[in-house]
Formats: sequence, C-alpha cells, structure tokens
Amino acid sequence: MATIQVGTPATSAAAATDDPRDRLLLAAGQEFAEHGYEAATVRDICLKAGANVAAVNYYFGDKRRLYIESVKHAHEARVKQVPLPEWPEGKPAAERLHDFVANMLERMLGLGQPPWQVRLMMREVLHPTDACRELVEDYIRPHFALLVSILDELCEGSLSQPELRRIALSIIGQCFLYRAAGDVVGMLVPRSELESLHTPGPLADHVTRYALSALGLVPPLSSEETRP
Amino acid sequence: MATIQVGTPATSAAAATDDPRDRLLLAAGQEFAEHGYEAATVRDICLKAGANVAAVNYYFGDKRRLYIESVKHAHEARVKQVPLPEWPEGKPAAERLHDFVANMLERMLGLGQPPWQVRLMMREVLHPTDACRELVEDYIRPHFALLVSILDELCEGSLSQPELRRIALSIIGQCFLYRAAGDVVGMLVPRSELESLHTPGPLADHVTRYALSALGLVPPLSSEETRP
Amino acid sequence: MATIQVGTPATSAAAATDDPRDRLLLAAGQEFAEHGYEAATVRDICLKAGANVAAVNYYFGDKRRLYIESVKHAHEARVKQVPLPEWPEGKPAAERLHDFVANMLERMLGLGQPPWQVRLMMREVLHPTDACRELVEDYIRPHFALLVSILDELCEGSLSQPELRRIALSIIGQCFLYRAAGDVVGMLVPRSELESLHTPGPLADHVTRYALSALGLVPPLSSEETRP
Amino acid sequence: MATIQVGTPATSAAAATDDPRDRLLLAAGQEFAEHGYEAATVRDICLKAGANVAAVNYYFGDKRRLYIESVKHAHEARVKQVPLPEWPEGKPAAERLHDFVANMLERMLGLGQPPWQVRLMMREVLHPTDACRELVEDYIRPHFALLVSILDELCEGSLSQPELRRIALSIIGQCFLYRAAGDVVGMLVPRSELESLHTPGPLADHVTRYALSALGLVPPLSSEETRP
DNA sequence: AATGAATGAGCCTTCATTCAT
DNA sequence: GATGAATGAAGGCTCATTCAT
Repeated sequence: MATIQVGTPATSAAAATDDPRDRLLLAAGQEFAEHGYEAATVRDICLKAGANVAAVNYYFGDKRRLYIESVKHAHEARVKQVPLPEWPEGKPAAERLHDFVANMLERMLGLGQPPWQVRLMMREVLHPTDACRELVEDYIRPHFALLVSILDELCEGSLSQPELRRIALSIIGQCFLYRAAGDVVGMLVPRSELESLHTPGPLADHVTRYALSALGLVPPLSSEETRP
Repeated sequence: MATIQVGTPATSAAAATDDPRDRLLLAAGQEFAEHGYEAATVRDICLKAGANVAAVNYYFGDKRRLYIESVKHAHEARVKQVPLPEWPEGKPAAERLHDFVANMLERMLGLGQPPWQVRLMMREVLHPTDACRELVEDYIRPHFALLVSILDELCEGSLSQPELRRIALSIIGQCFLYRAAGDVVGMLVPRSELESLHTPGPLADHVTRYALSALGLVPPLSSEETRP
Repeated sequence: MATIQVGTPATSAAAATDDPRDRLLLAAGQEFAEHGYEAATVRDICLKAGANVAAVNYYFGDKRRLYIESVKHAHEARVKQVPLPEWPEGKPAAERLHDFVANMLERMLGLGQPPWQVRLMMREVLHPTDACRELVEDYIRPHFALLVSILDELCEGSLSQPELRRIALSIIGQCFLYRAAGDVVGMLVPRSELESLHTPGPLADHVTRYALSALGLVPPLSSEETRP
Repeated sequence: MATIQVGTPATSAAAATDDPRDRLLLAAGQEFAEHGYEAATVRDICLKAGANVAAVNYYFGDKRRLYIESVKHAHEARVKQVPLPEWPEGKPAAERLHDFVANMLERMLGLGQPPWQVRLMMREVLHPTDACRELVEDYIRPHFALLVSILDELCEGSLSQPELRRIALSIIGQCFLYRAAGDVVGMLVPRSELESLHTPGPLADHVTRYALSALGLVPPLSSEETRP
C-alpha cells in the first residue's frame, strides 16, 4: 500500500519569518491551541512573536479577529502540508480507502511535529466559533465528499447516500477519537499498545479492515485465516 | 431490542437543594460546561447558586478546586442517572452490544434534556485537567471493560485483547463523534438526515450492525438481503 | 439689603469622610471639574480618594456612571450650601430681586472656596450629557421660576410670560458670563476693576439696578442723581 | 434697522483645499469643536482631512500645537466672515448698538451654517488654553472696545469707563447665554418661544431695548405705550 | 460559620507618537 | 518632503481573591 508524503514542516515554533504578521499568526496559533481562546493572552502572544503589545490590534484589530485568522492560517498551512491524496487511474478503491484513512490520521496525529495546528482546529470543531464554517467548507467537506465517493465505488452502488454518509462518519469517528480524546485513550490501554494507537500506520490498517470487513469485501475480523 | 431506562433528571437548574455547597456545585457545573473553565466567572456561579461571592473560596478554597469538585459531582450524578446496563442470564451478546451502544449514546446525546453534565465531562476528556484521572477510573474504564468483554464473547475468544480493545475504541469513536463534533456533523449532512443522527435509536442500530458485520456475525452492510 | 447666608463648606478637598463612596464622589467631582470627563482618569480619581483602582467599578460600575453621580452629588451639596432665599411676608419685590441675584452670584462665584462644584455643573450646562436633565429639573428650573415670579410681581402683571422669561434670561446671562467666561473677562477689564467683578456684592447691585432701570422702577443708569 | 451682511461660508466640511496643512486645520477644528481636545483623536482628524496619520506630527509637531493652530485658524476665518460692522458718518448710536448686538448674535448663533468655528472658540473661552490670549487680543477686545465706545456715545459721557464696561459685559452676557447654554435654555422655555430665542433678530431687539431702557433712552419695558 | 466590602493583578484596547524609507 | 509601519504608555474595566466582621 502506498505511503503518504507529508509536506515539509516549514514552520517550526520559532520559525524566523520576517513578516511580523506571520510571526503573530504563528505565535497566536500556538497559544490558542495550547490554552484556548479565553486563557490565551495577547501579551503572551506578542511576546512569543517578538512583537509589541499593540501589534495585535494593529494587524488584526482584535483578539477575536486574530483568533479567526490564526485558525484559517493553520488550516491553510495544514492543507499545504498534507494535501488530499491523488491516485493514478485504475487504483483499486480499497487501496484508496486505506490511503485516505492513513492520510487523515497522518494529518490528525501529526507524526513527529508539534501538532498545534491540529489542536487548534480540533478546538474549533469541538466548540465552533465564527471561524468554523469556513473551515468546514474549505477543508472538511471536500475530504468528506472524497471519502463518500470512495465508499460508493467500493460498494458498487449498492448503498444509498445516507448509508454511505453514515459509514463515512463512522470511519471519521474512529480517527477522530485518537486525536480528540487521545489522553483518555492513553489511560485505557496498556502502555505497550499505546504506541501502535498513536501512530498512523497500524491504526489505518485497523480502521480500513474494519470498514472493508463490515462491507463484506474482506473476511471478517474474527475469522482465523485473516490473522497475520 | 430492549429499551433503555434513563435515570431521573433530578437536578434541574434551580434545584432547591438547601445545602449551599451543593447549589454551588450545581451552578458551577452548568457554567463550566457552557463557557469553559476560563470564561466562566465565580461571580456568575455564585449568582446562579444564590450564594455570596466569597462562598466559592469559603467552601472550596479556589476556583480550580471548585472546578474539580464540580466535575466529580457531575460525573457521580450521571453514573447514578444512567447506570451500566444489566442483563438477565443468557441474553445474547449481540443484543447486549446493541443495548450497550444505545446506552452510551443515550448518555451522550442526552435525549431531550440539556446534558450539561456530559458537556462538562466532554470538556474534561478533550482537554484533561486534574479532574480527569478519577473520571476515567470510576466512570469510563468500567464501561470500556464491559464493552470489551461483550466483544470477547461475541467473537468467542478468536480475537486477542489488543484487537478487542481496538474494536471497542472504534465503536466508542463512532458514538463520540456525534457528541463532540455534533455541530460540524450537522454541517456535513443534509437536514433531513440530521434528525436520525442526533437520536440514539437509529444510530445505535447503525453502529451495532457495522460492528457485527465487521465481525462476520451478520451479513455485510452492502449485501442486498440485509436491506430493510 | 439682606445678606446671603452661605452653607458651611463642609467638604474641603481632603475632607476625611469615612465612606469611601463619598470620598470617591468628592475626588471625582474635583477631577472632572478640573480636566473634563475625557481627560480625567479613573486612576487619578482613585488615587486622590485614597481608594483602589477597582473601587470606581465596584461602587459605580462605570466611569460614566461615576461622572453622573458626581454631578448629582455636587449639585445636591451646592443646593444645601446655598439654598433658595426665603423672605418674610411683605418684603418688597425689588429687594427680593436683589437677594435673588446676589444668591445666584454667590452660588456661582463661590466666595472664597474653590468652586469646583460649580465648575463641574457649568461643564454640564455647556456640554450637556445624561446628567443634565436632572440638573435642570431639580436645580435650575425652580430658580428660574422663582426669578420669573419676582419679575412678574415687579411689573405688576404688565408683561407677558414670554417677556418675563426673556428678562429673566437676560439677568441670568449676566451672572452666567462671569462664571463661565471669567478668565476672558479678566483679560478685558483693568486689574483694579476685576475684584469688583469677581465678588458677588457689587455685581449684584449692578445687575439689579440694570434690570430695575430697564423696567422703569428706578431712575436710568445714566441719570446723574442715581450716582453714588 | 440695518441688516447684517454675513461673510461667505467658504469652508464647507470637505472644502477641497489642495494644501494638506489647510485640510488638516479644517478637519481638526471641526473635530475639536465637536468632541473637545481630549476626545478628538488625531487619527480621525487625519482621516477626515484625507491625510496620513503622521501628517499631524509632520506639519504641527504635536497634537497640542495642532489644536492651537486650529483655534487661530478658525478665529481668523471667522473674523473675515463676520467683520466688525462699519457705519456711515452720523448713524445714531442707538442704531449702531442694535447693529452691534445683531452682529454679535449672528456670529454666535451662526444662522444656517454649522458654526463649528464658534463652538471651538467657545470652548476656548470657557476653558482657556494657550490659544486663548491671542483670541482675546485680536478678536474679542476690539469688539468689546467698540461696544464700550457706542455705549459711551449713547450716554453722552455721563457714565464712567468702569460703568460702561459693566454695561457692556451685561449686554455680552445676554448674548453669550444663548450660545453657551443654549441646550439648557431650550429646556426652560416652551417650544413655541424657543424659535425666537435661537434666531438673532428678535433677540437683538430685546437685548437692545433692555439696554436702552436701562439707560433711560426709550420708555421702560413695562410701560404700556411701548408694547406692540 | 458565613458574608459583603474592598483589593490588586492583569486583561484588551486605544492613542499619540516615531522611525525607516 | 511625506508616508505607512510599528511602538510604548496608559486607559477603563474585570476578575478571583481576601479580610474584617
């Protein structure tokens, strides 16, 4: 199965961008991701960005607007870093499903880089503000549509759109859990297993097989012969 | 399939408990659930509880400690309201799975009442604080263990514990999505479908069938003969 | 002619009232009177009142509301200090007019004490805010009505109400000038005359005689025999 | 009696002067007149003048200096617009007095145009700053001297200079009241009378007659035969 | 035991001003 | 000469907390 190319991180914490606006956006994203909108202070953001206290109001007019912009910024950066997978003509739908899931997990779990961008967007998903709608339209809906279309091809049209959507949500929910409730998951499973739950590879395999089994396209999970 | 008995609400907003400590706990839970820890103010909490401004510090010493106590309180109340389901001897595992899922969704989606207790615990799950560990041990882990044991029986021992846990997490993830990211889900599916995704019944059916199919215990989702 | 009894100052700048609310009101009145609403700072007011920065918001909720209250306070204090004159039955109207004018000038020019209260009210008169209407109704209108009634008696009903009001305004205008534009007046007349223009006595004599002359009740100002 | 010629307004709000310095001066005058020194912001002034934020400091060095210049500017413009009245040889002093009063009221009450220039100068008169002395010397003192000389002629030398000055101030005070405390006056008199108090014509008649009566040059106000 | 008065730290924001261009 | 970017000081206000009662 295909490996996923991940975009260059490019913006590490202290990335020395010259544009103060960008530095502000970066620092704000990190602070908002870590502390939430209310608890994050513009003072700390400016300090981290090496800018003046008044810089926020100068560039964005408002703490609120800075927040919205920082969410958009993070989301755009993330899209560039982890683009929607593209496949050559004739790639089997099952493989495309696996790639898709791996891609989503990759995006969510971050893999190696401090995933503050995802945390920021996750906050937005969980407690939506004004910044949310755009996020959904530009970012989430296309992914969702792609997943539904893959599933449609997999079933060869035997399921209705509402059914396909339900299955798509089921798949997303599984990925979502690890990102959103990762800390709690970490308390529930033994340490030894934890690693495989916080790395995209094994998880993608599981989620994909779970879906394919449910659709009858591979043997059931519990059948002996499918065990490795 | 069995219907789920839901505990009595018992704690309406203005529940006239005489103990000011309890009133504080109640008011705090609601405020924290709605606005988050930072945005909630002790003044509003005391106002809502009909108590003095200094009451928080008097009874709990601290805003932080009040928060922790209110989370515990909500969680204990919730446990009493929606106890773990119990089944008569010999109830088939598949039905127990469905009951369990329905119970979990019921607890999460609230069904008719503003489930501020759940919202509060959800916040805790997503961004754990000191109050989290207890929550996990007393509340979440037993549920998780029960789910794993049901799955174990379903597979008749053909799957390892790690595999069972993965499947359990997959099931939880699907339920979790609707609670935690309900607003975004609402933007992704047509209005007409939305109702069936915010009510426990149809959802429980879907999640259960998805799992049973994956385990090869019912025909695949995409096979014609299983369509209603 | 009767002399005017002036209320005890009672509230000198550093008057040690125990009630912090009163101290705040006092300090605010002085600051607002001296610098105007915008230029006066809550910090300075609190400093002068020996209170905390948060005291303003605690006691009055708002800088604006503190302002309004301080205007009311000053006006009430002033009313107590310089009450409307009262006369025994049968006091000639001409003498009552002189008393009234002397009283008004006394109130406006302060006589010896730092008249910040008047300055504050003067600001309000010149650039009305929300505090103004009350000031007019409680304080100014009764004085105005009294003046009109005195004039009415003086003319023995030979003038209409509008005419009486115009004459009343003329009298008030003359007093007003010294208070509101005192600095400029001070630049226009020689130093030697200034004293007599900033003290109520001679001014009251002039304004009264000016009015009585205009009404034909005393010989014209320019006739020889009236010169002292 | 002669009508008063009023200078051309010439300076409407958006007067398209090419000189940015002049545009700044104009905008500053309007802003300062409307909001006062503290509340007016250089940003708004520059915005209104279509100039850069730094323009104020570039052209005037300081907000304070801009203020002073704008007061001077307004005052000069006003002098050009409403010049001191001039009379042909032999014009009776009584008529000249009426003309003078009408001219002053005209200047103060504006008649038709938003008299921001007067408002600005009024502020300066009421709370003098550095800009005040020049205003007095160049603008007010000559008017004052003219009025005194008219009065002197009226009395044919029967009154001393101090007495004349007092009467002059009395006349000015009456005019002043309507300009400075117009809002409060508006609350004191019935609506029906208000119009006649905010238009120069009837007011000039009243003030002049009041003065002439007091000087014994026309019958007293209260005598029957002078009523219309 | 329980409270209302009072506090000080710190928040977001605005403003006049400056500096490199 | 003239400007847009950027700044530091300060403003009003809110908040959790404390203290005398």
